[in-house]
Amino acid sequence: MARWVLHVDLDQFIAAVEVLRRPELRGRPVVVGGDGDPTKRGVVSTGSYEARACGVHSGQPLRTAARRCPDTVFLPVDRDLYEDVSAQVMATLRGFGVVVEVLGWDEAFLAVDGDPEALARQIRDRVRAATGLECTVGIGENKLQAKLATGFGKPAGIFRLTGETWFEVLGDRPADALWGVGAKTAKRLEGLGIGTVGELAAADPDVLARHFGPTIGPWLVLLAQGRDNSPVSDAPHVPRSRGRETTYQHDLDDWADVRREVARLARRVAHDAAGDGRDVGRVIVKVRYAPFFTRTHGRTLEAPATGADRAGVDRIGADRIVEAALAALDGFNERRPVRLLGVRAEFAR
DNA sequence: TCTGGGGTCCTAGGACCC
DNA sequence: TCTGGGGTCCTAGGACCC
Repeated sequence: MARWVLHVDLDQFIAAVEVLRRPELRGRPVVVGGDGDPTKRGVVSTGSYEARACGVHSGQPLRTAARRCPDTVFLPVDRDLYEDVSAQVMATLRGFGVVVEVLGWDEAFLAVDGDPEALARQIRDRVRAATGLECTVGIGENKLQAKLATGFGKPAGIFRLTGETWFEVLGDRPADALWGVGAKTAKRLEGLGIGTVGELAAADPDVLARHFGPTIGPWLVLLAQGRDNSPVSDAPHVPRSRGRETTYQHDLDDWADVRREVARLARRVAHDAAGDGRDVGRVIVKVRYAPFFTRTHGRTLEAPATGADRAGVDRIGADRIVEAALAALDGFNERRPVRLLGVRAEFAR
């Protein structure tokens, strides 16, 4: 077992990649999100630090960002480009000959020995040399500590957080500073008189189990204590599901349109699943109605289907996936305007 | 702040079986 | 007959993360 975990996190990754190919944007507020049109429905994927300085943040509606920061350059999301650059970054990290666990486009854990600060500096240098991008490195005795350390090192820094310094750094912070505690859980904890990381660390696991369930309750306490024994793993990620969803610029009022769109999404999902070489066991349809509440209904296939349009004695797999999606759609009774439709395929086995 | 799109994991409740 | 308790599976929803 390696002594240290490093968490490498690219700084403003998506915005930085866009600035790399348009150097004239350096130093300007840049927001990447949706199709790049801030008058449409969509949210900020990433804003440059200049955009953040005027109150723009990830997840914010593009409209709001445009209002907050009128001279912002808005750009559409270009997933293929980010995937390519991400692959370069991860290859650079693997070049250190250590176990690398990828955590999305712009983050990875590394299990390392030796002088972690020295290694962190080398990582920053090599990532910069290979890609022109800046990153921050968090150092910890486990993944949780390393992940939280990164937040204190941003931008382009290095920060070490250990069991020894954990409470000094985090004890008085709100519980949602933890990785895995969001606004909802923080609010519920507040109701139990638990506001800070320190208070959560001192809480009774049995009491939390009663409120949050037998797994999450006790886990929350360990989280607040900075304890985590999950290994850094480079085992290839095996996807559990594959989905497609769309928010419509104008709500769909006509259920015939809804059916047609669900069939279209299901066909895309079937195609994606076939591309992954996976069999589909269950299909789930998601409907978000205009007042922004979401419902899901699913259908389990009688036998797993491939999404491939291959001829056979049986019906073609893609048709069965589409049919399952339409059957799941029949589970929705409310016929009010629809804002978003999604179809997700869960893989068999 | 009129709130994307891609995922993962956990929980609660009902069905069903012995 | 008017009614237990436990285990397991399935489904919908919730919460979180990038």
